[in-house]
Amino acid sequence: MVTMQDVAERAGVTKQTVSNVISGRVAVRPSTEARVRAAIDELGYLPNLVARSLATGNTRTVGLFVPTVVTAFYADLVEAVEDVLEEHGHHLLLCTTRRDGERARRHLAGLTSRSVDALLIAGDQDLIDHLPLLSHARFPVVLCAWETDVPERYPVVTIDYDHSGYLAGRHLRELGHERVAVLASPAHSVRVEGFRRAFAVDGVTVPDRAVHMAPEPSFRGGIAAAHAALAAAPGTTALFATHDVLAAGALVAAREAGRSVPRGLSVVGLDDSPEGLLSRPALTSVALPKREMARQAIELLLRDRTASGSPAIPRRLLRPELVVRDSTGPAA
Amino acid sequence: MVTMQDVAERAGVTKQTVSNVISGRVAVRPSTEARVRAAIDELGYLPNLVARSLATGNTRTVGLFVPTVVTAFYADLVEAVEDVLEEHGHHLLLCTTRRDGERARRHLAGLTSRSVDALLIAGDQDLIDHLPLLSHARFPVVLCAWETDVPERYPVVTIDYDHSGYLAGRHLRELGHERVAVLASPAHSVRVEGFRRAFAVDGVTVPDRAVHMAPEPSFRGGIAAAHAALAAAPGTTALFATHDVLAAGALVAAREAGRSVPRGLSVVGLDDSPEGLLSRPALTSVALPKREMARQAIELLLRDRTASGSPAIPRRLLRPELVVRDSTGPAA
DNA sequence: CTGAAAGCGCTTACAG
DNA sequence: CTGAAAGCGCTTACAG
Repeated sequence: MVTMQDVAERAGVTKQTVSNVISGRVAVRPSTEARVRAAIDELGYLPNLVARSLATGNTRTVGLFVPTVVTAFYADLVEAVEDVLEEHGHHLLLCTTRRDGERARRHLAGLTSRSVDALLIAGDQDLIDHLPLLSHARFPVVLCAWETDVPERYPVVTIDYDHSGYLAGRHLRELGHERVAVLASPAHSVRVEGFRRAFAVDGVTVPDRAVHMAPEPSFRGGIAAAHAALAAAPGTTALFATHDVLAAGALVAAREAGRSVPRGLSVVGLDDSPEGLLSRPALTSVALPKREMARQAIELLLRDRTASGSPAIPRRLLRPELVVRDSTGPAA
Repeated sequence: MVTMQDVAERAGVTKQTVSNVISGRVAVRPSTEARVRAAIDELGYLPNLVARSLATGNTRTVGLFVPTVVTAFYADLVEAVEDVLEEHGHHLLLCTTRRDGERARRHLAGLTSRSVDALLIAGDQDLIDHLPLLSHARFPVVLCAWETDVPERYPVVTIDYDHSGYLAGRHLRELGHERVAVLASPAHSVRVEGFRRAFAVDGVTVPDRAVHMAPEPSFRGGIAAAHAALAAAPGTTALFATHDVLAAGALVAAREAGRSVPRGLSVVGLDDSPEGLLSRPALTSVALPKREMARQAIELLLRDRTASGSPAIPRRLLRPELVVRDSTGPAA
């Protein structure tokens, strides 16, 4: 493998000069530069990034933890992060925790030795107990997409999940719905709170018995929960699901139960996912600004760290947005 | 930041001894080891992975190129790769090319300087022109999930895509279908060939006019292509879509056209994706062995490279499998 | 504009 | 079982 030294000898200069032409930080006489570049091409020289990292102290790589990549939300987030990283000339080291605390711990420990310049951790309950591992980390850490129990010690860029539920609720209220049910998965309690708040504003209470749980946000879970909701309260005119896949299941359940959507039943989801677009009718949903979240989080991470005299730990909350499509309509 | 030297001083030994206790490669007297470990804990010492990489010549990181991560196929592949990597104690550097040749080129160039130990490239036409950039790479490269124009120069672990189409065709043949149409996207010509072969075996020809193209494998494209197919040949009893999302669209089109599935029309997809499971009726499909592909590809990559006296460039073809669900039935 | 020197933090033979 | 030395391939001041 050819090194900078080899190039230098070939070009009849020292390796410092080669380094100068590569980095462009120091002016080099044009004729010298030409000789060096020729030598680089002839030899097929490629700088060794590891050596450079040891000398400069940065790897131009940032780590990203996500629970999974199979889900549209996190897949989008990963690509958004990668885009912003590319603008900054950084690479992406990816770790999916797969809802496995032990696995998360191992990966966290494995990265904590400056093989990355910074670390972005997308909301994951599995990781929360292991965050103290980062106490000796030599790089900045920011948290994003954190929905509950947001740790106070780290900067956070996340979404106003409470408001996302509120938007769904307000939409249904504006359509005149009073008898509603909620399909929720356990991790989404904040969304349910927001939803309830939209009704509480008008003095309407969404009782606990109107909230039907699905163990996780799955299509099948949505079908089952919707059937349960409709059976428990046949007079229900609208359903709010804390995630689109749950809502997609609810649409199937509605059909099975002989309820037409939106005529006989309105359904609103959350996350504005491909599953919602794919449903018939297309799902009204609440979009979560993941790309904006990625941008802000990475910029926080890559911001001049020397100017670390910042007094407060940054906490940013991004606003979701209602997307009205075909699954919601006025209450009968 | 505390270094190995700091630990050594604290423990009253030299840094070589610290290195020995950390690596465990050389036996260390128990009492010495205890002192060293205590010093490590007290100081919160974390080895610098970059320095280690420079000294050892390996980064314990492998790069993976995929077109995107938003699609279930590649998302699964990424997680499968990560799983195998973890078994080997390696990290994952991820690059999505996003069907953008220029972007792919930049990333490829950026990695070619030994910031990874090995590189796995999942089929991507955007990358194919830039593969020569790898000629000076200091690490092994293998290709996977490559569907057409498989480069000869590199080891390949891929799926028998032709056979996947064949399995779909044979299934339909066995159900007695003769008048069939194909919904295909341009990248999937191999799958169409295989499908045709299953019919050709019985002397039945699937004519070009029965093949309806969708610009890409999208839900909307599937709806449009299916409508076109049904309009062009109302007597069609079965549809083969080269991807499940196309087939999911076809299911919607069938409903819109008043054709019941599978009674009045059979539909078979390919890829055994979540979209297919989510469809009503659940889609008959052909599963592609992505996890097995990931395993074999990574093991090829990480295999003892010193034993590189292997004569032939490895080429492995994995077998897909038919998954019969509810969208196919006997021809009327 | 170019060269000599020191150093980044480890690991790897090699002596003792 | 432990220590002294050299080296991995760069970059960064610092002289000239």
